[in-house]
Amino acid sequence: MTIDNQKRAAMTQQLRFLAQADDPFSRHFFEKAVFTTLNKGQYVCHEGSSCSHLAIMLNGTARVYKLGENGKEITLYRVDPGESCVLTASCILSEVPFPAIAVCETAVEAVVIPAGDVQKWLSESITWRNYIFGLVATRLTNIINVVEDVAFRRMDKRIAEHLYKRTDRTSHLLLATHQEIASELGTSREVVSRILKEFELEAIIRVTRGSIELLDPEKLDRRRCEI
Amino acid sequence: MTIDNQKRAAMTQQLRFLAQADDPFSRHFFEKAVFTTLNKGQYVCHEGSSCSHLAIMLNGTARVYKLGENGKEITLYRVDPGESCVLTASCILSEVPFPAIAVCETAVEAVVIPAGDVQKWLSESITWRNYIFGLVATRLTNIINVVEDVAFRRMDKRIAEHLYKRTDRTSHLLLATHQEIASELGTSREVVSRILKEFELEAIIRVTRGSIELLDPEKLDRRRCEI
DNA sequence: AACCCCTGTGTGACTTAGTCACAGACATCG
DNA sequence: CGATGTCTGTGACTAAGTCACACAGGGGTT
Repeated sequence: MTIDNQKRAAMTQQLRFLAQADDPFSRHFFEKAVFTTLNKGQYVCHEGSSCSHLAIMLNGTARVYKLGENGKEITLYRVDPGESCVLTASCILSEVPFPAIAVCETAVEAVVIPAGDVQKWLSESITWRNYIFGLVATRLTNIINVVEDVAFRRMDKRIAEHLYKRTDRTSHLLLATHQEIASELGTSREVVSRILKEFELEAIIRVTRGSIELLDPEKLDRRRCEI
Repeated sequence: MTIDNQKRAAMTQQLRFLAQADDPFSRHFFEKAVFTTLNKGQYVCHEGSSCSHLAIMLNGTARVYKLGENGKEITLYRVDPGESCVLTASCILSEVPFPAIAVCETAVEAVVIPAGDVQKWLSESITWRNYIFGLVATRLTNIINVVEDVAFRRMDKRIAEHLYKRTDRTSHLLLATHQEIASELGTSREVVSRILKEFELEAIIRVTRGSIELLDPEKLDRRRCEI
């Protein structure tokens, strides 16, 4: 899909590395970038697939997760607007197969860059280089934090953390099943159910089918931070 | 420390990306590279430190691990000869603080490159770019495998795997305390002791103070692979 | 309404893993 | 030899994960 002026303005807004309009890189970028939309639930990368394009998110979010042999899942990170799936990026650049699964959590708008140009621009543009390496470093840090979480923190703290981060600030609601939360954290549904019940008894939340209402954010915050 | 011809030959041997002698990059590399040695047990990067240099390993190994609040550790990956600490690399390039700890497991010989040149060569040399991105991709994959391990696999399988991988092939010995194995896998010493005892009862290994003798590699392999 | 069906949740019993406290066992060095 | 520090073993307990199954809520359908 070609990129009209309206989309172009929106993208310049969204992608900070395009801000320097004088940079010839921006011109190259718009020459090669292709606008795409994806539906909610659509898979972007499969485990072990090699990547021929780099997608940069404009709107929506994607979840990158690892699937265990027993069918359990754990979220590694999310790709939010302005970001990109660096796993893809580094797989492009080194031709290592992609070690996880990426799926759209919402409807998604993105621009897609062919692998060759991703490579080429690295040698031509410091802006692009900084963008890519910034992503790599933050992802590495993300994933290392996941390791730390899984290896060292207790389940109730991790669930508290998750509720704290992902509950809607205005409605105080989190729309998610216990199974979804379990898949987020790499545990099992029963464990989530039990701990949520605990929190409910402490009057921190109210649990209903498919949604959780946050009653006492402060108490949750305390629960989350204690060791 | 300057690099004499002998070292230079050894390095060309060790670092595959220097193999193309006609590449002007090799010349730049030897102009800027500084040879260093480090002692066993010496710390290379501290948590949260920013990195001003990239070290490339010539001889020896370093262990990169995460330290939990409760004092437990878990190994993220090792840096072996020819490799480099990409965490360092990506922290250099994006100025994100280093989120883990690196320590020399043996005496180490390495070459050190100033951050500025690491950057500069990325735009100049495709060889260098491929080297760096190859490292990034394999590390990401490494760490994701650690996540998978910790989140989904049972402790006895993980310990079996560890013994299998790190026991000396000729002596059939692994010189390590239970505490060291625990720190490797992010668990506690008692758990390791108990599972090793199990393996000993199954006549797979023989446990002595500070070392483990592998008696039945096949049985261990089976143990490791079952779900 | 009464029914069915699907998805989501609750629960008890059991296994595995992690924690805590403390007892021994071994090695080395004066 | 005893003293000391490191390494390992053990029991009792808590936390987390597994398994089997019961039950609840909320559409549709008849």
